[in-house]
Amino acid sequence: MPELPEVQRVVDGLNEAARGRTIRAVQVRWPRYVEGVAADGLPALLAGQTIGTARRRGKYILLPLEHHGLVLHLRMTGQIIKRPAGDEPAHTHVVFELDDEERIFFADARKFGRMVVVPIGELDAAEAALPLGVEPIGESFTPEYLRTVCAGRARSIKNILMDQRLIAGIGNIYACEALWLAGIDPFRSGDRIGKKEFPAIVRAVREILETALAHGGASISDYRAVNGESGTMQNHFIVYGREKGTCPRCNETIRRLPDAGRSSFWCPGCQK
DNA sequence: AAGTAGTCCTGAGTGC
DNA sequence: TGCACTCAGGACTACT
Repeated sequence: MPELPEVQRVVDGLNEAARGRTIRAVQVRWPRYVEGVAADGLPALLAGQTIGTARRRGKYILLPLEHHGLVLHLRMTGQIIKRPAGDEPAHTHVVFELDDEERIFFADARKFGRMVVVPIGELDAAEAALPLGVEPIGESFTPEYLRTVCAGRARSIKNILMDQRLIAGIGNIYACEALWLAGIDPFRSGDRIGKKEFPAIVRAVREILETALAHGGASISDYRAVNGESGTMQNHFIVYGREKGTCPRCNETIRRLPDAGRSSFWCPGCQK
């Protein structure tokens, strides 16, 4: 499930593989993947357009073309892969044929992902309208900000970290890992986080995301970079997916419990 | 108004 | 081995 580091790598991969290329033809295999314009009109609409510079906002990918802009979300199992024509990934929903004889495949096994198409003049407005909070690796994500959004909230700190309207880009994996790093119990409610604990949480979130960016993201489930390579961050997880494993900090056994529908992994020994 | 349930999907996991 | 069943999970909508 791609989170901020994985989405960033897809954006970097798109810019390496597709920027400046021209879309020769478009195929739509699963029309509901496309929103904003009629899917059957997409080939005629996008053919001939040159691909601009992709950027990321939260877990969204914004891809400007000449006359239209794409707002993409990979959700859980989405992939954007560049390959030769004959090497098509499973569950491909949209194909861009490029002028270098390769293709960009937009694939998604669970069909949760979407490609929203807007006129290029509306792309910035569409981005601004995304219901997203601050970027967790940006200047705005400060201990003071986190303290403000936690104040008076009975929801768990982990749930708050994962709320895209408050902080954009953190999912289940990095919320679990960041809270382990900070030594904070993921089930503790936001309004019971002490003033001195916010800097540690903010520091941990930044550290875990920056480490993941440096490792090219984590490849679990279906995540791949645009060039098909895997990230290696999954090899550095301490708690996520490590139920019944041993905490390297205190030797307690890692546990898993659902919180608001999502599996929380944490160490009861040293996360208080 | 904040929080919960339902929805979309299908591969993977479980039980028999 | 295989079938039937359950479930995860990001973000959105519809309730309470």
